[in-house]
Amino acid sequence: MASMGAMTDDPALTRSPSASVEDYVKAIWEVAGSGAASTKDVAERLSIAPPSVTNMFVRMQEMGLVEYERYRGASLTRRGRGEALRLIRRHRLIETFLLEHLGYTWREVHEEAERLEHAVSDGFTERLAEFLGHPDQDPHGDPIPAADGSFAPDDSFPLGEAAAGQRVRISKVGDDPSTLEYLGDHGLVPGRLLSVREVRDLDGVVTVEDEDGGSHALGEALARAVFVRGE
Amino acid sequence: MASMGAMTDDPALTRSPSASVEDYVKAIWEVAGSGAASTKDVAERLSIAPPSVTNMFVRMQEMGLVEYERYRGASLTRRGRGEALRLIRRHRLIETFLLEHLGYTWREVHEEAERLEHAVSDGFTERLAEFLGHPDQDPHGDPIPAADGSFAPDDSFPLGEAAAGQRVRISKVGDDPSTLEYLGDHGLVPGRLLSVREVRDLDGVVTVEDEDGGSHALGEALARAVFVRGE
DNA sequence: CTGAATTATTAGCCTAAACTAATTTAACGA
DNA sequence: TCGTTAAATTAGTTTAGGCTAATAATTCAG
Repeated sequence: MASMGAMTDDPALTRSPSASVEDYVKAIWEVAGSGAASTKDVAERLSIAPPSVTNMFVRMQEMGLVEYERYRGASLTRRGRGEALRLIRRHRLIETFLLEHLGYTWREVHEEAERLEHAVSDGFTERLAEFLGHPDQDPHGDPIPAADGSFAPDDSFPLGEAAAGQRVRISKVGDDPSTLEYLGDHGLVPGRLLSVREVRDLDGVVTVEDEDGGSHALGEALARAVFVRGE
Repeated sequence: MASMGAMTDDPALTRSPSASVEDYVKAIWEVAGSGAASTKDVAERLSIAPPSVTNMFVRMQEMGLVEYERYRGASLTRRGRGEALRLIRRHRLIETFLLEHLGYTWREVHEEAERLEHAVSDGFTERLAEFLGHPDQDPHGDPIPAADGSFAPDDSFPLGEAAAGQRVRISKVGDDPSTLEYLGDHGLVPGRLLSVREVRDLDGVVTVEDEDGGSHALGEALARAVFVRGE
């Protein structure tokens, strides 16, 4: 009496995604954008065994979040992409709040935001956006997707790919703790303006001068970890 | 080689409690304080079937959070009590933030805090406390346990138990939505100062006068839902 | 175009935390 | 004290989301 045949109200499609599913959606987005993410890449990013990922891909397809074909990876559907952007919006707004109002340091912020992003409602998110003055970038300089799902793609690139003479602004730095610590100690933090003095092809060392006239020579590894945007 | 016998590092004791376990701890505290909570009471408070509760009691005993005896209920251990108070501290600080800084209404606050309290770290909690100026009461007037676990017990009581002539302040109101709505519409919100005009034994109707001289007659059900503290 | 090496999948198992149905214990009134 | 009722427990099942070991598909180098 209650169910009148195979209409389109599959229970798997309706329920809002669990924290795990959200993590997968975000990982697929980060690893492959609008393309297809491989089992391996997602498994690595989430530190989860590959078979668990295969398994989840199947379930996420049933939920309508991805298009999945065996041995071919999973790509986000329109709905999946929407979920990913909503999650990234939450994450970046939360990070902004933690850094600007609660005195978090760069090191501590990520882990906390990673947990909170699964717990806040859309209502919370929009009020927090209001509280923060509707920022369109987080303190890393990464764009914050709008509430309607639109967002400006990230136009930053690794410092190693800059050209000599260019003036750039640091937008974010790789989140490996020791890298972060070194860069922090030397004042190379997001928002900082740099002039690129030399990019040496031979060994990949990039020499930059900061706003205070200080000079820094960064090896290949560091030049790959510092992301900048043209000024 | 790795495990050298039955020493005291049981894995069940170490891992930090899941959101479910936290809910149980809090429920036991709310239902029974330092006494023993019955299966039924906890089941009702959490809207969970009784057998699930029995099951959880056993596991929580293994975790060292409760003392449990079959057919006799569960009471919190020192550690369990500590967890409960930490959770309540988080909850009340979060509510304070939502109400005072994000523009939440009384109606919306509870649900959001209920989810967030499981997601925030101790570090977040203490920074939030700092941000809020280390309040020792939430906007309901309920005491906020200190970070070290000490706290002033709640000395509020239902309006129905007040005496005629007494001056009292509303500390909290029952969280049934329709009750909340009615009381809100009539300005009977936490913080409000009242003079008790009459407490009629016959039918339990309590008549009060508010700060603006308005008079309200509250029946038994409402008088039980409004908690006050002597002024 | 064939055979490693890489990647993915299947099969089977585990845990936390819920459920229902059936049974047992406790408690209380006559 | 006995029997009825209310409460609690046991037994067995379910679902989400992990895991390992074994197998299969794909890809790439020669």
